[in-house]
Amino acid sequence: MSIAPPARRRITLSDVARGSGVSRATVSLVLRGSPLVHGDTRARVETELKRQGYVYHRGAANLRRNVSTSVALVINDLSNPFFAEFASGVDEALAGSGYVTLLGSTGESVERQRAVLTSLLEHDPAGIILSPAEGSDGAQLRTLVGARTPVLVFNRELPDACWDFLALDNVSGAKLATGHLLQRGHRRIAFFGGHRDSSSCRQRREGYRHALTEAGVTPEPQWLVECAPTRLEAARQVGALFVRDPAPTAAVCYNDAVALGLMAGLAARGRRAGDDFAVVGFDDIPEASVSAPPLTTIAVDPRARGRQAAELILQRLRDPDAPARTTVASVHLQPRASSDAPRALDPGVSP
Amino acid sequence: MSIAPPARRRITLSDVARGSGVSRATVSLVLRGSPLVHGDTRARVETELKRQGYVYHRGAANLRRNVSTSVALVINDLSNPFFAEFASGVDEALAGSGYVTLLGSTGESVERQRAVLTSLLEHDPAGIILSPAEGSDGAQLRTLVGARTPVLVFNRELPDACWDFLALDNVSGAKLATGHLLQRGHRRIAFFGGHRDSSSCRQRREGYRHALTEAGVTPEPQWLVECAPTRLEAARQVGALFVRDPAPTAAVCYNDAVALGLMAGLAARGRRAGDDFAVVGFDDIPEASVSAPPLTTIAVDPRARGRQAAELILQRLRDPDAPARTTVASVHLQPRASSDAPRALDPGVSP
DNA sequence: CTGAAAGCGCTTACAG
DNA sequence: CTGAAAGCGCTTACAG
Repeated sequence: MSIAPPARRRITLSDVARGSGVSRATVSLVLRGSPLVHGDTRARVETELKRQGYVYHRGAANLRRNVSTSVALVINDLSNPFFAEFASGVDEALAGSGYVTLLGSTGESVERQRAVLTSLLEHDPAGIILSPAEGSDGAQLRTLVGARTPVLVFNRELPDACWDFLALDNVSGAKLATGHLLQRGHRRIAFFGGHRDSSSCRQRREGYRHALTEAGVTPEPQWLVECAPTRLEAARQVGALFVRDPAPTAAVCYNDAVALGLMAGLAARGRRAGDDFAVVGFDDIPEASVSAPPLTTIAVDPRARGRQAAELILQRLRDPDAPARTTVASVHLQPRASSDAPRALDPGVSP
Repeated sequence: MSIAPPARRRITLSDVARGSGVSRATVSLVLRGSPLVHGDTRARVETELKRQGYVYHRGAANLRRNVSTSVALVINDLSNPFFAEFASGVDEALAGSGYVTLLGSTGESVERQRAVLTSLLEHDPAGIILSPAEGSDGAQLRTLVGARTPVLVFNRELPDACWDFLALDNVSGAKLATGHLLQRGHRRIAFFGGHRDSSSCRQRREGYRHALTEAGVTPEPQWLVECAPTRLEAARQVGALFVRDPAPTAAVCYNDAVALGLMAGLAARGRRAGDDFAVVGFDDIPEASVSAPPLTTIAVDPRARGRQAAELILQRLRDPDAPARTTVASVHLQPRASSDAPRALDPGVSP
C-alpha cells in the first residue's frame, strides 16, 4: 500500500469517494459506521481513507448536523493549583465522553471574562463550565451568553443567572475547621483573609461564626482580618492579628494561599505555626502537604469536582429543559501539623 | 429597543439580513468591518445584530475561508504544576492573538496521546503544541499528524519528526546545580531520580557528569540512582543512596518532585536536607519555595516557556515553509536552604 | 445497497 | 455601495 505524498491540500470526502469509485454519501456512511453499506464497499473505502490519510472534519459535520462536540471551560487561571486540578478533572471527563475542552482564563477580571466568553461562544460550545471572576454580574452574563448555551457555574454563586451551580460546602468546611481548633483547646480563633464581597468568603465566615457560637464563644470583631486571597497580601496582614490583647491563638484561613502567607508572616515574627499558633487552611492545594509545617486544611478534591462539573454539564446537554439545579459537594478535614496545639495551651510540651 | 425572546434556534446572518432589509452579503461585510458598506446601512445592521442577539459562527466562517483559529495544546497532565504553568502561559499568549486553546492530556501514555491527537486533529487546529509523552515515537507521530498541521514540540526531543522544538537547557541547568554543590564544598554528589531513556534525564545527567569531571571528581556509578519521577517513588528509593560508604553528601535531582520525595525520605531516616545533606531540584515548581526546607532548584519559568511556545507556533503559522528550528530556553539557579552546607563539611556551624 | 441533491452558516469574487 | 450565486466539507432524507 503506497502512502500519498505529503499533501498541503486537505483531503476531503470527495477525494476518497473518487479514489474508491463511490459517491461522497457512501463514504460518509462508512465513516459513521452505517450498517447500510455492503462489506466489500466498506473495505474498499476504508483502505482508501487510510491510503490518502483522510482526516475527518468534525467542524463541517457538526455544522451540517447542528451539533457541537466541544465544551468551554472558563476559570480564573491555571497558575492557581486549585483551578489546574479542577481543569484536569474536567478535561479528563469531557475527553472520556468525546468532547474537546476549549480553554479560557479570566485572571479574575470581569472585563477579560466578558471578552473570553464572547470569543469562546463564537466557537459554538455545546456548553460552558464557568467559575465566575470575582464581582461578576449574573444578569449581565446571562445576557451575554444567551439562552442557547447551557452553563454550569462552579464555586462562586451567580444569582439572577438561573444556571446550574456546583457549590463547595463552604459553611460545613469552615465549621469543620473551627471545630477542629475548638477541640484542640482554642477559644480565641481568628478568621483570616478573603473579602466580604466574595460569596465563598461569606459562607466560610458564616460556618466559622456558627461553630464558635455553638461552642459558647462570642466572636470578637478584631478576629476578622480581611485581605486579598494571595500569599503575599496575607503575609503583609499578619500584624493585624496581634494589635490587641488578648490576641487570637489560632486562625481559620479563607484558603490555603492565605494560610501559607500567614505562616510566612508568623515566621517573620519569630513564631511558628503548629508551635505557638494554630493554622487551618481551605482547599488542600498541593503545597499544603509540603509546607513547613504541613498545613491542616479543608480538602475539596478539585480534580473530583472537575469530573463532577463535566458530568453535570453533560447531563444538562441531554436534558436542556430541566429546571436549574444546585449541587453541593462535600468537603473534609485534612489534619496536619500546622494546627497542633500551641505550647501555651499544652503544658506537656517543653518550650 | 426591544430584546428578542430567548431563542433556542440559532440566529443567523439571514435573520439579521431579513430584519434590516439587506442581503446576507452586506451583513457579512459589516461583521468583518469592510469599508465598502455605507455608514447608514452599517448602523442599521449593527442595531439589528444587537437586537437579535446574533452570535458569529466562527466555525462556519473558517470552513468557508479555509482557515483555523484554534491551536491544540497536548501535555502530560494539568495536575503537574509545571505543565499547568506552561499551559497558563500558552493560553495567555494564544488568547492575546485571537486563537482559542484546545486542551488535551496524555497522562504520559503513548496510547492516550494517539487518541487525543486524533480527536484534536478532527477539530482542525491551525497548529499543535505538543509535550510528548515518554516513549513517543517521532516517525509514528509524524504519520499520525500528517504534513498539514505544524507542530511545536516542547520539553522532550522527538527525533525523526522534523518539527520545531522548544528545549530547556537541561545540560547547563544540571551543570549549574552541580557547580553550586561543588562550590559549597561537596565532592560526593549523587544524581537522583529520572529514567535513562528520557532525553531530558540523559541531558541533565550529562551536565552533572561534565561539571564533576571539570572539577576533577570522578563520578561513581553508585551515585546514579534511578526512579520514576514522582515524589512517592523517590521517597522509596532514598535508601539506595546510602548502601555503600562513603555515601554521597549531596544530590542533584532529576526534578523537584523527586527532590521533595528525597527530602521526605531523608526525614524518615532522621536526617534533614540543608542540614546534613544538600539537595538541589529542577523546575522550580510552586511547592519548591514552601517546602521544609525551601528547595534550591533550577528555575525554568514554565509560564514564560508557555508564552514562548505560543509565539513559536504562531510564527510557524505565518511561515509554514521555513526549515524546522530548535530554540533553547535558558534556565537559572534559584538558591534556597535545602542546599546549605551540611554540618559535616562546615565546622563553623554548631551541631 | 448506492447516488443525486439540498442545506448547515458563512465569505467572496463578480455584476450592477 | 449592494445583491445573486457559488462553494467550504460534511450529512441525510429521498429515489432507485
